[in-house]
Amino acid sequence: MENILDEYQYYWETNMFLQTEEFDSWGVDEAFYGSYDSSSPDGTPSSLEASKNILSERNRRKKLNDRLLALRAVVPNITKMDKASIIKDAIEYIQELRAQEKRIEEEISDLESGKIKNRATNEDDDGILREKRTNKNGQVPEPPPSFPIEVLDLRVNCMGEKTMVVSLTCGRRSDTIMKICQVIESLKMKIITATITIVANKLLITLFLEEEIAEEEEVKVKIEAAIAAISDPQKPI
Amino acid sequence: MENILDEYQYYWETNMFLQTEEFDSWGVDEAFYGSYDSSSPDGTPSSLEASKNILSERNRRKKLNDRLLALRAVVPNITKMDKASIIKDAIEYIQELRAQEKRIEEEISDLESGKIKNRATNEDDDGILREKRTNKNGQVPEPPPSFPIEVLDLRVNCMGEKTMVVSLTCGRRSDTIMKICQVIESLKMKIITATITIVANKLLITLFLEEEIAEEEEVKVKIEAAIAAISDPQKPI
DNA sequence: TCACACACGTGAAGC
DNA sequence: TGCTTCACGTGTGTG
Repeated sequence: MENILDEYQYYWETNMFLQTEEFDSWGVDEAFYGSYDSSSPDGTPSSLEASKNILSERNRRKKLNDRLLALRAVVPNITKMDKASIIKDAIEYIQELRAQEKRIEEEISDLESGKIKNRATNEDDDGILREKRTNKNGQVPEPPPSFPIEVLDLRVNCMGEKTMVVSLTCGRRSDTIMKICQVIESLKMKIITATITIVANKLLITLFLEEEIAEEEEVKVKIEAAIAAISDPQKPI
Repeated sequence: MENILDEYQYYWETNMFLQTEEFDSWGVDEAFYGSYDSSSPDGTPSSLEASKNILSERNRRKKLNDRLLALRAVVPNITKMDKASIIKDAIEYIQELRAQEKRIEEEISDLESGKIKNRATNEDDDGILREKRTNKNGQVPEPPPSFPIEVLDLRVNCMGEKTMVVSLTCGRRSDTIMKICQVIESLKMKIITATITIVANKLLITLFLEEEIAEEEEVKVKIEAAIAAISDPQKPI
């Protein structure tokens, strides 16, 4: 019943033109197979079952074709319209994307491990993943419930050569975790692990990081600055 | 003659990885068909033509299935083995890869140019919560506002009476932590601690929770459902 | 003519 | 149990 119909209702339009659109035939014929209404008490439901099966199968094919069409839509350069070619191009595109991503990640890793001093005293930048606060359109869907980060404890300790461990305890608000993540990202440090533990109404954050400067107090000040920058959304820039 | 027999090899090494070689193998039946020879001289060449057509069609299906299999092999998080699901996951993965590439490129551009003041290029924000306007890229009608959670591992174990520990590993995307937090909140369970560890490009989540039902599989299914609900925005609840 | 690509209906297998 | 997915053979249309 409706279950079948609305279950896979994910049609996004995908009109796109595929060149005169022949052989479509997935224009829903829908109920030209007159045998509906069930109520065949004569122990032979074959007609009804068959028609249901046909409909189901038709629906399945349509779904698969739509997905394939959608796949074609996201792959930039499709050579041919074949189903097999679409999948082939998609595979190549994925591999290409992944290789590029890998290359770029290496580059970024080189770049940020190479020169960190650039950011050491630069607190004005608050994080890469920090946009979306732009309310240039009048609609403000979100009355900012942003609480500042309530720092209860912050300690920085050296461990060995260049490794430092940061322990931070703060109160738990609705968006504190997100803010903490932004703080972590904005640190621009080489972070080995970042652990966030949620317990009761507190957050315990533990960072293991590798830092050339290796000055406890300096790192602590930097973290405090980052927290202050993120914590107060009106202030940055 | 032998032309019919020799089966057309086509150079696409379908083996690749064996990766989760379960017993599924949805169609390697390889139905043998002894009836060749055709040679029906009476006015019905249908046998030869039909057999050739059958063979061709069979070959086409096999090629398409192999391609689909290869596609599944290059997509990391395959939720289901369905054909349609494979394509769906591939689409999401491609969009995710592309968005990530974009984000990383912005990051690298920020990083290598010391001045950040020109962040006013906000018409192209990568954005965590992207408004669904931005169809300036006519090629993709619907850039996804968010990416699914890439679950790499999920285990639930009982510890003692009512205490359970949940271990979850997933890929680290831009908004995965927030999604994980949403998942945790949506569980409506009595959570003792929740620990999120960020290491490399992965997230390790450990939950200690108290649950009356105390059924490992049930809790696991519930978590999977919650992840799926959060991860797939177009299918709420 | 032939080769190719497709949609269709059908029976079977799995959960 | 029914519902879903699948491979199969077949007919049709196109280049």
